[in-house]
Amino acid sequence: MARSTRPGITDVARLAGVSLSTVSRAMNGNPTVDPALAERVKAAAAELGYTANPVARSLVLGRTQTVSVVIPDLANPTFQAILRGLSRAAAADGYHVLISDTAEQVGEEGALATTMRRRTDGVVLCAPRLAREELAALLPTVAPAVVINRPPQADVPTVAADYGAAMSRLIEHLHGLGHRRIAYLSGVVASASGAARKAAITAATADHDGLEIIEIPAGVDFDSGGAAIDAVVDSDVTAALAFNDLVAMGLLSAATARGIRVPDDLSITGFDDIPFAAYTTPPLTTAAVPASELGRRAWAAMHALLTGTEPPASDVLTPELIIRDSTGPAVR
Amino acid sequence: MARSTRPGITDVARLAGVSLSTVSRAMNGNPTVDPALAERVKAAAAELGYTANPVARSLVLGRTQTVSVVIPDLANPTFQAILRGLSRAAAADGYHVLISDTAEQVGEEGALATTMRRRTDGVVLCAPRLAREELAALLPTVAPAVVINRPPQADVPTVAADYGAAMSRLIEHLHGLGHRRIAYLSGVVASASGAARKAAITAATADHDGLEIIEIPAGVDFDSGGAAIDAVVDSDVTAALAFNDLVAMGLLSAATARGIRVPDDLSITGFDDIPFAAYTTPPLTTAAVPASELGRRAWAAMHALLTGTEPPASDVLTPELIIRDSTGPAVR
DNA sequence: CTGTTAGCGCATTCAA
DNA sequence: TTGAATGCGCTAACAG
Repeated sequence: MARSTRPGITDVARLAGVSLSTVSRAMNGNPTVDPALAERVKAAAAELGYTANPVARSLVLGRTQTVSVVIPDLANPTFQAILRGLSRAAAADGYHVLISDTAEQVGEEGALATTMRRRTDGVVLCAPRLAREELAALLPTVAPAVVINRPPQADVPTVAADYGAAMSRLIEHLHGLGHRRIAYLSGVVASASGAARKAAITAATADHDGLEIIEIPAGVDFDSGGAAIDAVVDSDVTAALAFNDLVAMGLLSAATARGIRVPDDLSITGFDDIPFAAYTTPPLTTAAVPASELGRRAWAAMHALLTGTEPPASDVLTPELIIRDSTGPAVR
Repeated sequence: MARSTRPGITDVARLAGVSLSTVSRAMNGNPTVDPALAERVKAAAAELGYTANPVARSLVLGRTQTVSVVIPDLANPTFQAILRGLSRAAAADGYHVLISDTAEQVGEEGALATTMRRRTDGVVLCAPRLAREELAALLPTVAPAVVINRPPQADVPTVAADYGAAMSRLIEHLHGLGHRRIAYLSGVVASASGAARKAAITAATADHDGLEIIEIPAGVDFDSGGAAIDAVVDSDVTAALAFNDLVAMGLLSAATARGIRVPDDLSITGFDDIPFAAYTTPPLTTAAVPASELGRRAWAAMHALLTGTEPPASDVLTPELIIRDSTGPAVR
C-alpha cells in the first residue's frame, strides 16, 4: 500500500541528496542557494508532493498567516457583508480567516477573542455591544487588533461607518418632506452605532424647531419591526426611522397588512441598505452602510499592522443616503 | 516595564516548583496527578495568566481543533446559512472554523481545500460546480472530509437537500393549480442541484400528459431573474419555476414593474426559502432548503469522523414545500 | 505519582 | 554556498 504519512522535509532532503537546511532554504526561495541545487530540491519536493507543514512553520516563525474575525451574528446581512469583504481581501493577500459567530455566547467576546488570537496573528473585532471599558481592557491583550464600527480608540486602528451623519441625513430628508413628528424605532441602545444615531436625533431636534422625534423601543430584526406597528400608529407620527432595514421591513410589512399606505400614510426609512432593501414594496429609503467595504478596509488596516507598514489611522466612511419610495411628503 | 513575552510552560513549572511534564499533565486534567499539586500548578498558571500555546500543541498532537469550510459564495444567503449552522455547531463542540470564500478563484476549490486542510483537522466542502471527477480525486487527499449538496460518494459522508424531490413537489403544486405550460429558469446547469432539478422536470413531464416545461437559461441571482422576464413573457406560460428565490424575486420584481400580476397573470415559485422570501409582494411560494440545518449536520458528520464515532452515512433532507401567495390557479 | 528525555516538523543560527 | 546543531512550546513515552 501507499505511504500513509505525508513526506517531511527529511524525505525531500534524502531524495535530493542534500541536508534539510538546504531544502528549507530552497523551498523558501532563499537566494543563497545554488540555483541548480534549488531546482533539484524543488523537483524532489514536487515528486514527493511535499509541502511544508504550516503548523510547524507557524511554531517556529511565530506567525500563522491567519487572522481571527469575531462577528456578533452571522445571520445579520451587514455582518455577513463585512465578513465577506474582509475574507476576500485577506485571501487576496494570502491570509486565512478564522471566524467566530458570538451569537450564542453574548458577552463572551473577550474570552473568545483571546482564545482565537492565540491561533492567529491578529484579531478583527466587530463587537457593537461590548462595554467600552471591557473593550479597552481587551484590546491591548489581543494586539494587533482592528476594531469595526466603534468610536476611534487610541493605539488601535478603527474602521467605522458614520452612523450619526447618516442618521442626520435621514432626518433631514424626512424634515425636508415636511415631517415634523417622527418615530424612531430604537434597536440596541447599548451599541456604539445606537448611541451615534441617538446623538444625531438629539442634535436634529435641537436644530429644528417644531421637530419631534418619539423613541419607540424595538429590536434589531424583522419581527421587532412588525411588533412595533401599534406603538407607531398610536404615536400619531407621519414617518418612522427604523433602527435598520430589517426593522423597517418588518414595520413596512405590518403597516401594509393593516392597510396603512407607505409612503402616503406613513413614511419609513431603514438603515444599512441590505441587499433586499431595494426590493421591498415599496423599495426602502435608507442609508447605505458600505459593509463589505468596511470589511475590506479592516483587512487593509490589519495587513498594515501585520507587515509593519505605516500605523493606519482611524478610517470612517459616511453612508450614502439612498432615497427610494418608502418616503414621501408628510400628509398631516 | 511588564513582560513582553507570554509565560511558557517553563515559567509555570518554576513558579509551582515542579517539572514541565507535571504542568502539562495538570493543565490537561490528567488524573495521575496529585490533586493538591494540580491545584498548585493551576494556581501558578492562573497567576501568570498562562495558557498552553495552541500552535505548539497542534504540532505535537497532530490536531488543530479547527476545521476548514469552503464556500462558493459568501454573498449567497443559502451558503451563509450553511456556514452559520456549521460554525455554531462546531463552536459548541469546541472547534474553530477556518473559512474560504472561493468566489474569486472558481475552479481553485481543490487547491484551496488542500491548502486549508493542512492547517486544520478536516474540510467541509461545499462546491456545487466542481466537476465530479475532480471532486472524486480531491476527496481522498483531504480526508477527513464531508461534502454538502452533492450526490452520495463512497467513503465520504454527504449531507444534502433533495433538490429533485423538492422540485417535484413544486411542479405538482403548479400542476394541481392547473398550470400546463410552465417556464423553468435554469441557473447553473453544471451544478449537482441543477442536475437534480432537471431530472425532476424530465420525470414530471413524462408523468403528466399535456404538461410542458420550457427551459429558459438564466443565472442564479436577482438580476438574472429580472433579465429573464422577456423570455418568460414570450414563452406564453402561466407559471415559472425559478432556479432559486433570488431569481424568483428578480422575476417577480420585473413582472410587477411590467404590470404583470402575480399570481393572477403569472405564478412564480422560488427555491431555498431564504429569509426574505416570505416578505416579497406577494410572498413567495418556494421549497425550503434547510440550509443552516445542513450546516449543523455537516458538522455532526465531521465531528463523528474526527472522534472516530460510527461512520456517518449520507444524510439527505427533503425541503418542505412552502405555499405562499406567488402561485395561484392557472388562468388560460 | 513525578521527573527526565525525546521528539512533533521546520527555520535558523553557527561553523566549515 | 552548504551542513550540523539548536530550539519554537509542548506532550508522551520512559524510567524512578
